[in-house]
Amino acid sequence: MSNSKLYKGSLNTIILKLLNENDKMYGYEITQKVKELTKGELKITEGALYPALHKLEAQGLLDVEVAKVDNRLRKYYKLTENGTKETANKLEELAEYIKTMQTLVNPKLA
Amino acid sequence: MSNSKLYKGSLNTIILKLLNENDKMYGYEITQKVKELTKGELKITEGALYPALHKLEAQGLLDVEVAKVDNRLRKYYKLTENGTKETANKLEELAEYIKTMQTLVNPKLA
DNA sequence: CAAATATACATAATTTTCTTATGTATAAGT
DNA sequence: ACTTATACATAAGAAAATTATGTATATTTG
Repeated sequence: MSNSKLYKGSLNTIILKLLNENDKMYGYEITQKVKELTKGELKITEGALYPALHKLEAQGLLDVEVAKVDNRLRKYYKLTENGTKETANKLEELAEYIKTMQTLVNPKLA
Repeated sequence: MSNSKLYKGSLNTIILKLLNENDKMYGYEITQKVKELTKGELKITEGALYPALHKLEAQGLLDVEVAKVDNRLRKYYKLTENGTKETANKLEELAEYIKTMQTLVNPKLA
């Protein structure tokens, strides 16, 4: 992620959530989707994305399937069963994090 | 921060916001306040807090004042003028981050 | 009254997670 | 022809935590 002053630790949640919605996606597609959804506000860098995908795969949360399109390589990732469970956990964590930050930062609304 | 699976990068925002509300606080007090406000959900570790305070001071965002209470040392921190400005920036950033994450993770609500 | 817990600071080693820089290769636009 | 887009990858370095220690005093508890 770059140009955004964001918070470390949210990349995995983003990846998992997108795969939960879109069944299967490849890396470059994820970067474009995030750019599109956030209207350019959030740009996922390749240096962050690819290692993250590899790690999620190594953890058994993603399956990979290689394809060749227009003579170019694509690696399609999809959630495993554990990946789907972990997605739910991560989303729960994010919701709690946001709630916690709001109690700290805007106690009147909490 | 620990026991919370939170997102790195939010500690400075928390510190600045608390000092914005409470005029002056010392390190240990901050850890207790956060624990109290979040009902134990968020625990700021000393290993994270003290270096963060030193860095904010070095950046000119905090002033420090040493006191001795009950024969024990306390270092009271308070916002400088720049610190107050930076607090507003950090809170704005946090609000934007939360909004961005919600568009990604819950597009229906965004 | 001894031991454990709380208060209050600090730093070093390590880990996690990112940015920045670089590299390879093909396809499409100008 | 040259630049931009597509598509992957990794290495070096920075930032921000965690975990593990260390020092010292005060208070609570068995």
